[in-house]
Amino acid sequence: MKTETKRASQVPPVTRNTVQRTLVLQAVQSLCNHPTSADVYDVVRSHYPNISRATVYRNLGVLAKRGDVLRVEVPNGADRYDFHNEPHYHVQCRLCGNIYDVDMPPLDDLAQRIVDTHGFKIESHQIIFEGICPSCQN
Amino acid sequence: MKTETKRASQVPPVTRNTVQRTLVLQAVQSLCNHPTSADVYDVVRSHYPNISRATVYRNLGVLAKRGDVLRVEVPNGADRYDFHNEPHYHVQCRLCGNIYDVDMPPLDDLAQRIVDTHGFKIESHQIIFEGICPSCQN
DNA sequence: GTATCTAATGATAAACAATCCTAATAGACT
DNA sequence: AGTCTATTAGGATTGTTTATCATTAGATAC
Repeated sequence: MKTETKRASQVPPVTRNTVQRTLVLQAVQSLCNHPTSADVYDVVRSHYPNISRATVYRNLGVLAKRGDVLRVEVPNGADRYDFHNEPHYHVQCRLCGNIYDVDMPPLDDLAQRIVDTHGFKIESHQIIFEGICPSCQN
Repeated sequence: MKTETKRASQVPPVTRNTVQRTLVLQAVQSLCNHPTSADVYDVVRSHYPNISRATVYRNLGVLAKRGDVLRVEVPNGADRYDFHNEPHYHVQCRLCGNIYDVDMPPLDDLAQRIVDTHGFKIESHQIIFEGICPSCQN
């Protein structure tokens, strides 16, 4: 009989805790206002100068998939990351482009208001408000 | 006295009707399912082979600003354009990435539900649902 | 119709975000 | 300590969009 492989084919791979991944997570948590990957890269590099851009991107993706950080994909610009990981909505300033959290309870029943889903299986939604932030109103 | 210039400095420039701009608009109107700029470029080029990519981008921007087409900026991919120009929401398939219109009346009072706007002037919002389209459910 | 003004074009370069590639490395297990 | 393989660094590459600039061609006035 053939020797059993250590891991059945369906089992997901072990995710390892590398120093780079830990530093990326800490960087997102230390930056409170929705940093871009470039912001995260800059912070991590100040502690670990040889880290690669690709590693930062890869780990932001892994952490977002895990649920450790929230990835916010905004119009017209780089993705933002948020240590705040329960679902919430965002507002973007039309002038400076900055992103802020919106103080509004999530609309859990929103998908049920769709009149005809045309067979779509709706799983989630995001809302992005657009406006002008207080400091750009001058 | 200094000769008056033909146009006072605040008057917006005349927008000209070029054949290229007309073709771009017609292409968006002929493509019903949220074409990307690349889709539009392909269609226009079949009628007008020497058009530049830059001209297509430029005109999609002009037409969107005019309100003749709607620009839909979606996560993870190129902007989409829509001949349908009254506000509505969209749903994106998580697997194939295609965009479809959502059959739901717009939530005009949504911004009023924000508990604390922190001084933000909210002007508009967009909602993007995510799910799996009928053909990807197999 | 002709002249004038300047918005718009075509072609290319550049900016920007994000992913791919490959040999080498280093966590997580025995 | 040894094995396995997920992960890394670094650079190349892709994809989308904008910037630049000399040239062209709408719009308007004459």
